[in-house]
Amino acid sequence: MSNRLLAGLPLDDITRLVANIHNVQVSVGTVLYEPGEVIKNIYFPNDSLISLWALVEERMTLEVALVGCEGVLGSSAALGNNVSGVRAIVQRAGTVSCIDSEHFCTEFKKNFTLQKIIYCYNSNLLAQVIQIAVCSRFHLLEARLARSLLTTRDRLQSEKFHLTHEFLAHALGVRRVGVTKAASALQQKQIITYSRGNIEIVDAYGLETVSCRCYELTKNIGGNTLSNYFI
Amino acid sequence: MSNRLLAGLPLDDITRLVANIHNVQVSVGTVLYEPGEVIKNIYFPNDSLISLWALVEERMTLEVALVGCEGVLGSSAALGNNVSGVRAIVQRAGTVSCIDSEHFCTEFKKNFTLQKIIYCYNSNLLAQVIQIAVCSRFHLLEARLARSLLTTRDRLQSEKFHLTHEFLAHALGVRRVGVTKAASALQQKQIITYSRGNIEIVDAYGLETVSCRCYELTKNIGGNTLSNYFI
DNA sequence: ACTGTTTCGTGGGGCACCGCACATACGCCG
DNA sequence: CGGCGTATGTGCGGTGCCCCACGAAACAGT
Repeated sequence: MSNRLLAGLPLDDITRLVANIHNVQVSVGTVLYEPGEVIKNIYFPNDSLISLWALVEERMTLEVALVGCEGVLGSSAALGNNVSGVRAIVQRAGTVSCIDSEHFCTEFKKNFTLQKIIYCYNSNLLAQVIQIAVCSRFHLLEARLARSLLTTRDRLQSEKFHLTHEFLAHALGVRRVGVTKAASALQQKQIITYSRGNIEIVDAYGLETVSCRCYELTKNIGGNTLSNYFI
Repeated sequence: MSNRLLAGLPLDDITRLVANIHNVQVSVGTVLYEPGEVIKNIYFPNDSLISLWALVEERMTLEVALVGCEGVLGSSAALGNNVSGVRAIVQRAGTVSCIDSEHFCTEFKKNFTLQKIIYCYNSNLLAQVIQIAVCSRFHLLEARLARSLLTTRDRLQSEKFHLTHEFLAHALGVRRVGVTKAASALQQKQIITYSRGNIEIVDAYGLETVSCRCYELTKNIGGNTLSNYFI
């Protein structure tokens, strides 16, 4: 169990929680929540990566946040609302620590540290969504793609990962051909290489250059420091 | 004092808070927070309306949320982060109930009801931002303008209000001429009339028709029910 | 080896919005 | 009443992404 939110709890809290937590293996494309669905389980990603997609007109999608070991899914169930508003889909296979919402709520109500951690993360999440909102509104696809790849790299701590153009298109809210075009341009510039979903970042510095500033502004979200996007 | 979050508190909490609250008159265009600025005061809008703008590349702006009597500004100061990430600018003149952040934090730490209320509202806020993110990404300007006008109407409970094309352009993240064109189209269809910033909604039903579905999905945010956009 | 599936590439036409520049209209105030 | 500032309208070329459609290439299973 390597989720950092859980790791931030005092030892006796963890041991009490662990009794109700079980690790689950999830694979790419697995859907953990669907919009409108009742949240039965709370998930703390470990080495996996979960993408949150807002769905529009049953056709278009847009990634509004990316949740890794720094975060949690479904915590709002403890705040009184237990219906998801987004699709939570696995971007990177791995394990998630899973606890059913009732046990989580019980613990949440009496555990001040847990509350604090969850609320801090929610502020973090808000920052992510705001940045993605402006990014998808103003920035060009190539820059946004670069940003997306850099973010994924940071979360996974690896220059190589699996992501198809199709998946990226859904995350970025564009057509698949758009991603192909942008990715092709990046490959031309010898910044990345890819083949059948296997992406490798060759020139990370070059990627930062073509990326929009949104990357810099949010790159600490996956890290230990919190963002400065609070309201 | 007609802020609904404050009104939701038990009477003795209110009386204790009121000692440190003072009402402030704010006028259109007044900036309450600027990005990067330390939050010294927490604001509870009464009859005023505050627009939150994300700023991009010191040139472009996008409204990420609209806060009225159902909400609060600066509550994250109580969560450990006291730096604003957005510009909070007055869209509709009126009064805000203002409390300095230290007093607010002190009360917040020991007041469970207040915590609950604030956290619920923050989830609400997240829902707003997500909806605005997808809306500004996918929907046409005319539909987004219609949505914006409807939202403003709902918050103000009035078919007439003051909003210049320039202000709307900043909120919608487009050029002023774009707003002029879209507004002109709506006027042509006899849905609205406007002159020098004085907008009147003539045909509310028609406005809903040309608006995107985002309006329906979030119209309850300003009302008493909470949105279903929770994560 | 054949076939189906997944993944990636290319081309043509269209349009919403962009940036820039300038023109018009209304209302306040001296 | 005339000047001036704010608010609104118009025109033009550019472009990033749209939709639609088809082609190519790599891999998996029988």
